[in-house]
Amino acid sequence: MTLRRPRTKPPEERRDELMNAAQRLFLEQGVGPTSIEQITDGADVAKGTFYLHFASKDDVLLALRERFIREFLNGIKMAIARRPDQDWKGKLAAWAKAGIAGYLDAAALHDIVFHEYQPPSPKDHSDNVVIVYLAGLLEAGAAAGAWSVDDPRFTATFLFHGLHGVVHDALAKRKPVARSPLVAKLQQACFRAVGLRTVHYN
Amino acid sequence: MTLRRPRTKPPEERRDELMNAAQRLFLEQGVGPTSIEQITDGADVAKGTFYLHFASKDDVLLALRERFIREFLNGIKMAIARRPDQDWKGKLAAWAKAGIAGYLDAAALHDIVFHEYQPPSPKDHSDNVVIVYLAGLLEAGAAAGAWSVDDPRFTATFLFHGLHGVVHDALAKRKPVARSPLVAKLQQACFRAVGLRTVHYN
Amino acid sequence: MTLRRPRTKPPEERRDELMNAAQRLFLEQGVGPTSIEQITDGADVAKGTFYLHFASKDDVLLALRERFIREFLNGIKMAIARRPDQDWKGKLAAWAKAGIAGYLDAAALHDIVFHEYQPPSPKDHSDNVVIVYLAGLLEAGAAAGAWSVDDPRFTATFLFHGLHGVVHDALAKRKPVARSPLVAKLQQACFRAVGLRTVHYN
Amino acid sequence: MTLRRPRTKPPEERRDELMNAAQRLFLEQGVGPTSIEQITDGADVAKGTFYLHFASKDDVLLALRERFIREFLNGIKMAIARRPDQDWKGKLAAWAKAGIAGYLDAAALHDIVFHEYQPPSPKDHSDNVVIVYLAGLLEAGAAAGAWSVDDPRFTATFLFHGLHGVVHDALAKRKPVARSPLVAKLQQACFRAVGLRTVHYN
DNA sequence: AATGAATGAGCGTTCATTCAT
DNA sequence: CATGAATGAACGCTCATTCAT
Repeated sequence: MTLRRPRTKPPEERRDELMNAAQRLFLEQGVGPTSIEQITDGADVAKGTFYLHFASKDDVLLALRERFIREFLNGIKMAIARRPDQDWKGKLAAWAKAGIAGYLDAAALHDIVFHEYQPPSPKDHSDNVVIVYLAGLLEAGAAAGAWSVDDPRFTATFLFHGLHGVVHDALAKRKPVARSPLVAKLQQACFRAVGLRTVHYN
Repeated sequence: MTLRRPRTKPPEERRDELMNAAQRLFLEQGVGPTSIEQITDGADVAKGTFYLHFASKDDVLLALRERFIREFLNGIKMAIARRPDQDWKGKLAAWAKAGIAGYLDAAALHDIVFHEYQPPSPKDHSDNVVIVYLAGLLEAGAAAGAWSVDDPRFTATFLFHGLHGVVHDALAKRKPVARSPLVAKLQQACFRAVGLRTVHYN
Repeated sequence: MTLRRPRTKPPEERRDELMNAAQRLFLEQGVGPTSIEQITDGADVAKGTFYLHFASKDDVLLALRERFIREFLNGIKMAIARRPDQDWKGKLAAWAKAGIAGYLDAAALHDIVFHEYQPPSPKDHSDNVVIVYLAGLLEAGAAAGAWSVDDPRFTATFLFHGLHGVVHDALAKRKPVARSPLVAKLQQACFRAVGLRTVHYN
Repeated sequence: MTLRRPRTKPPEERRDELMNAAQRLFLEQGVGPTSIEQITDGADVAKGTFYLHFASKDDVLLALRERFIREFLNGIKMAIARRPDQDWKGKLAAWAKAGIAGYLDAAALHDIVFHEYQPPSPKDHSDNVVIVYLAGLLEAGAAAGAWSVDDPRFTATFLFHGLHGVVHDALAKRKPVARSPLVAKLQQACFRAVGLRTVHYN
């Protein structure tokens, strides 16, 4: 006569709950130290249920990576799409702002999802889609004469990791992060990186 | 009657051999998958001997991290020291060059040593000494009027991670890395980041 | 909208399909390694359906054993029934021939069904009906003065296991088994075992 | 202050204790149902210790099989060696007697060790050494004119399995087994199988 | 009668760590 | 200092079985 939730849920939902539990635990304790059982406890299902949705621990990690990238890139794309077509500087600024936003919400997740556990096949040095996207933006702006960039891929990589680093550093201080000065500084850095004068901008 | 090396060695030496074996294995297979026994096998000692020199697996990792930072920072300091006292731009260029050199030799090690296994206490967000050192350089140069940097810590973090990212990206492509174009681009990026005109420089 | 076979079948039929699938899998991989799910997949039904027809894995095994014995004994009985009533030697020869036929078709099954998984209750040393039947034949022949057998049960057991052994040995060599020399040798062995002169016989 | 046995023992001894515990448990419950932990509990060591001596559960089973065969064959060889060189009938009788003795002590073990768990490589249909040995004896006796055997391998196989069967049957009845009538009957069966008159013999 | 998502006990195996020698 | 046998907690994963639909 115990209270019984319906035992079966749509697979999507179960899968999501498991991913969410895994993500939370990975963030709290790291991937290695998190056991499957903790994940299933966190999702309020039995241990075996995990294996109805994922083949292994690495498999959830993969799913989390894909979800993270999808959402992060999406945030950036949408922010940029809001700018008028020829406003290159605005687009770059939007990139910086959306990138910081994406990371502030998910910096630790980024680490987990990108650093722990090697790719299953070592040739999976598939390009980081976020970098590729930014390189495209930089190249288009350069072609339009909006700025000067010799090697868009290099600069995109540089900016991407610079962004990552400064957000991390901000978070590591464990004070609440003041977001807008951070955005402003990063935008300045982006402008400088593409050879623009750096009057502050929003 | 078997040939017997002396069974005891100075502790320093044993410790180093263990660290070297651990470093090699961590690079080859990652930290998690490496067992203590593999490390002691690699150092040609018995399993128990490990615990005469390190308290735990995390403890070697810590020691490796410290050694890595010491050597990396040392390389940068020496390169910079070779520049005349007031040649700020040259110092920044030297930083970029030495940083790339340090990473190209040790990028994978850097990852291992910085990313795997969380700090034992989460407050160990002790400052990255490499960043602190660069921030000092940036601040001094700004004070001397050599360039303009609003927030040296921010810029140092940005540059440090940008450096890290582009070296990684270069290595990930698994072609032999052409070092000097990489150095040139990074130097340009550094100059732009501090607001300098970017004529190429070595 | 998918094409749908009728989902319900007469229980007999479903049960048989499950038994057949189980038998095939047990033979291919052994009992232990075969999962219920493989059985239900093989029978093209859902996992739970298994438990509508059998109480457990051991339960199918029991059913397979019973089916095997029934069919095996039946083959022997029919072969013997074809001999004239007083042709004892012919009956014994028929026993040997039918026994070999029965085993060559089902030697592996015999093993599975007799050796794997102990009887649920250890007192289930219920008599092997094949042996009991043969003992009856031996006794009747002895009473009729056709041959001499001191202990029919002993001799029947001996012949039964001897038969089993030589068929196995023949199969284990993994060449196609030449059936008729095997039959001839076994018949000779049977005749000798009951004290008959051993002129070959078919 | 708990009573402490010496923690280390000669590896031979530990290995034997583990094998003995495994054998006892395999006999009591079968191989599959016996867990490693039960084995180590039985040998009074920790679970991990098992893996210092055996690579897996199958590995102990293999070791038990080898030990069983070694001891069984040895018993037969020694019994036969006690007979004068030309006493073929005596040798065959000795085979029967020693075989029964060997099985009565170890019939169940024989099953475990020969039937459960397939050989690791399926081509390991390496000949049963006991059968090969008996076939040699039969052939030698036939060559010496002591008896008539058309196919020594066949007859050896037949006798070996016949022996196995009657011992099993005797044990299955779960009354104390009267050994000497069994021996006498088996000897008679052996004599008949090689075409000898069957006067009882010891 | 039939389904298949969910359960959870159980197992083989690994490995960091201890400690008697 | 050094050894390596021994420990035992912990983990990933499997799978027989249940039960709401």
